[in-house]
Amino acid sequence: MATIKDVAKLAGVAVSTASYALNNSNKISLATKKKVEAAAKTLNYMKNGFASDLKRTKTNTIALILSDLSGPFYSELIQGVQDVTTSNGYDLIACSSIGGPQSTAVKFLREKRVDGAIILAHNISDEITLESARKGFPLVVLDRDLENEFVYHVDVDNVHGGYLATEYLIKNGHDKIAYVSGPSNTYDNELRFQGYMNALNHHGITYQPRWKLSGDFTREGGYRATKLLIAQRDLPQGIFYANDEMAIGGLQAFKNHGINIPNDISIIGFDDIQLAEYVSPPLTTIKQPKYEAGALSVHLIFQLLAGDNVDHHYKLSTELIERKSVKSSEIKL
Amino acid sequence: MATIKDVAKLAGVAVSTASYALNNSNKISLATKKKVEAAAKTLNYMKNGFASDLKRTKTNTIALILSDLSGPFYSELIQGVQDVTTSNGYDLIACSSIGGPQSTAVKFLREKRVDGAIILAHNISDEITLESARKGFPLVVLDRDLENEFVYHVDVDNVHGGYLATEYLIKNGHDKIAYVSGPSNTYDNELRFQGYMNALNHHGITYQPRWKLSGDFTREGGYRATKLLIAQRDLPQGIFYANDEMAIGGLQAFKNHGINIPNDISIIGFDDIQLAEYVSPPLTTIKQPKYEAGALSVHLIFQLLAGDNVDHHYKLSTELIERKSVKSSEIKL
DNA sequence: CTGTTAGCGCATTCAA
DNA sequence: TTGAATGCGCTAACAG
Repeated sequence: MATIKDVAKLAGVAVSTASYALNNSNKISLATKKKVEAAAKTLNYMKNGFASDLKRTKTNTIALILSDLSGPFYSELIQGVQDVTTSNGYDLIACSSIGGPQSTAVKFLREKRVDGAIILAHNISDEITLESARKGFPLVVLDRDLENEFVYHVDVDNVHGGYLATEYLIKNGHDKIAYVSGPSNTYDNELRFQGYMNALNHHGITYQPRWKLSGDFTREGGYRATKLLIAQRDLPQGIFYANDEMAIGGLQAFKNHGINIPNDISIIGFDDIQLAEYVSPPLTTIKQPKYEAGALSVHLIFQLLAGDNVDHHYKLSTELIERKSVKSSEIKL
Repeated sequence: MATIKDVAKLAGVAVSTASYALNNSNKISLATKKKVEAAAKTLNYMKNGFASDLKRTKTNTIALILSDLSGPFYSELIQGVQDVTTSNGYDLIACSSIGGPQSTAVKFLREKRVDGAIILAHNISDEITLESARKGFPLVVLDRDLENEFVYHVDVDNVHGGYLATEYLIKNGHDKIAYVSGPSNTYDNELRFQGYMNALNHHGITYQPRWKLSGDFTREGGYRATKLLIAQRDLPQGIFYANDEMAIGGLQAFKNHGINIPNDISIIGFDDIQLAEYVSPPLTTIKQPKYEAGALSVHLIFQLLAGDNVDHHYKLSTELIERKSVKSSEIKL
């Protein structure tokens, strides 16, 4: 592996000269520059990125940390992040937090191998996040609420979304409404549940603990929770699934039991993932501005990096997407 | 930002001692270790990853280079890559090649910031790939054929898949079959087209250039190509879309024109993306072993890193997934 | 077990 | 313009 020394030697110049030449400095004669470039070419020289980063203490890259790189949900978010990152001339790397404290993600955070990071990964603990946050190293979190000077928040209005979903069910004549929850320790889930409760209270419906089931944000979990509900032989009129994946799992369970959606029971999801539109019946759900959330997050990071002052909290709004999984029977409230 | 020197000073030991202590070396007394750790804690010390990489010339991470991190297609592939990477104790970073030669991906390749890479990105040129390949830096490419000692290939059998798709249409009584292609310069597309041609020839059907249209592997492209086909007022009996995304776009176009799939025309896709099963009608397609391709790729990298000898080419097989988008009318051939 | 020291490859002085 | 010298933060060989 050729180093800049070799190049300099071959070109018959000093190392610094070679360095200047290769970095397009203007204080080098064209002739030497050419010479150096030729030498670099013949030696197949490539600079060692680490060495130069070491000096510059700036990596020009930001990290997007996800709990699972392969999730379909993240597609749009990534798109938003990617668009504004590249348009600012920065590099983006996505890393997974699988493996928790041992993960690539944590390594990048702790060792400050990037200039900033966006975190959407429940398996990165708050401690690690807080430990990594510091001046000049902006962190944007999407799935938690952290009190720290250097941590910024971009959230979607989960409470309102949960409210919207539940109220939509209520407005369409349902008053026996179940909630299929995500992992109980997740922020998003808590908030959506709170929205559900608010809507219930607001409309004078009493909460029935037996109708709170646990899926874990997975299709499989939604399927199981739904099976359980069916087995109870006391079906509610509507179900609010805390995310679309679980709702799709539920759809499957109902289909297996010959229960018709939305005639026999109504369901509503949350997220508006791409699939929602294609399942049968098309899933009524709450749309999250995923692309915007991603774009805004990076945007904040750049502002922070530039030394601007920005708010610590941003909240994006959610929207109801009406499709066909809720039996419509508009009632007066 | 505290360095290891500060830690050593505070702990009253030499730098190397501090380094050993922090790296869990066994040649340090527990007492000193504790002392150093305490010092590190109070100074909020974090090692500079670049500096240590610089020394070790090993990063313990491999890169997965995708042309677009947000594509739904990649989900399973990433999963495969991720699983075996983490189970080998390595880190994985995914980077996008958006931006071509200026992209993060290229930077990682050229500057050898990782120990190995898997490339599936049409916008990374062959030159750059070849330029980066070298001893001790294994590269696995998934979408091209490169003659180089240090480049390894994992391919799916696109030719056979294309053949399978086309023949399935033929076997079901279609002999006027269109091909909606991906970008003409892509390897995958070429191969699938070749499979299509082979099937045509094999069954004595002559190829009609007017039935080769160009989508570009996008849903939108498939939609436009299909519109074009419809506008020609000379519909074939079947269409082989070089990927599922385009087929789904086509489905939409047909729906807009009141043309029924599969009664009026049959279509078949390629990839078997998740959505394929959910569109209406469910899409008959060719399944690629995406997870396996990802897993095998990383596996090869590890073998290479370990100095083992491995073949330069691996080919994974494809499989026909029968669903409902092809009008069934089994005929004798 | 602990301390000293020499680089890793590069960018950046400062003199010449 | 150029060249020699310095240091970035860390690791590891070697010596104590």
